[in-house]
Amino acid sequence: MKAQDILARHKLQPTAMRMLVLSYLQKQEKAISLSGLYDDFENADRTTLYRTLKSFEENGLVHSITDKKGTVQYALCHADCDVHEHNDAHIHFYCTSCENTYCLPKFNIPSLELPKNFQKSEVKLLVEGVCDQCQ
Amino acid sequence: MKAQDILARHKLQPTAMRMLVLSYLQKQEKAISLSGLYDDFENADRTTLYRTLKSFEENGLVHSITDKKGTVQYALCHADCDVHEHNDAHIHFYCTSCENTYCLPKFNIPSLELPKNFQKSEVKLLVEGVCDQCQ
DNA sequence: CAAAGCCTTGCAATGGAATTGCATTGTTTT
DNA sequence: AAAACAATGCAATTCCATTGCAAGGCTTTG
Ligand SMILES: [Mn+2]
Ligand SMILES: [Mn+2]
Ligand SMILES: [Zn+2]
Ligand SMILES: [Zn+2]
Repeated sequence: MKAQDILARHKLQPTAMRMLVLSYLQKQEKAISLSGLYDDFENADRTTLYRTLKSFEENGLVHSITDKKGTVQYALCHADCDVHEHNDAHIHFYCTSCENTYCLPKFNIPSLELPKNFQKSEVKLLVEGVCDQCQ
Repeated sequence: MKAQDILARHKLQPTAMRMLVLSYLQKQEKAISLSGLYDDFENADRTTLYRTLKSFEENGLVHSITDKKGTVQYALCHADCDVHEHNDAHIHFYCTSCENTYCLPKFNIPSLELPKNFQKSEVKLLVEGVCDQCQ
């Protein structure tokens, strides 16, 4: 599916910057931080990139995970996620060697028990360790 | 067990500040950030509190979790944790209403599968939602 | 006990990232 | 075409984490 259609489906205007960032994200194997994105888009304004990621997240196009260093890392959501329903409750992996954060879309978070009267709305799970590349 | 003994067991000199912070943490029901600690210790230096928490964490006396806002929250570890072995791999809960982070020491993180050749060293799981108090 | 060495503290400065305000420019609606 | 709305660029701010360095304490050793 084309970037333009994906944006439309998520109720986002297909601006040049959004198209670029979206296709950039589609090519990524790992999650990316705002600073990482900024490094790869040298001529772009940092705030615009910031707001691009924010609007993507608010509209259910990307999800985020905070890595061990406290940096927020963004990655494209599963195709059928939207604002109201996320279908990508998967494990994330932070490699302490290469310092990359990876989505593991095939490894879902197991179901959890919670104490009585605690209402769950979202679960984030980060495994730290060493990735296959860095072994 | 007395604060002094706990510090000794974790190879930390029992300074006045460490004793105070430790007994403060023992009274907490929720995890606490550096800023939260600083608010409650107005006459103390922020850097000293920072390093107190860091040394506690390095010596396995507290563990930390980054909440939804990206703030690091600290809480005392289970009594038998130490630098090399943590026995408190429990779920943490962030309430979006009161914005507190709670340890759920009775709710352990389920065992996880990982892709081939990924080496796990630590797992952090944060559930977001509404706590029992805020229902 | 006294000297030397190591650890802890306080204060100032720096670093890094997230967030906001505001004026400008582009897009959509009427 | 005008009005309303949304996105962008730039500057400034806020917030929190982290470091350098000198001063003060505690521990070890001769
Ligand atoms: Mn992911
Ligand atoms: Mn905990
Ligand atoms: Zn790696
Ligand atoms: Zn609550």
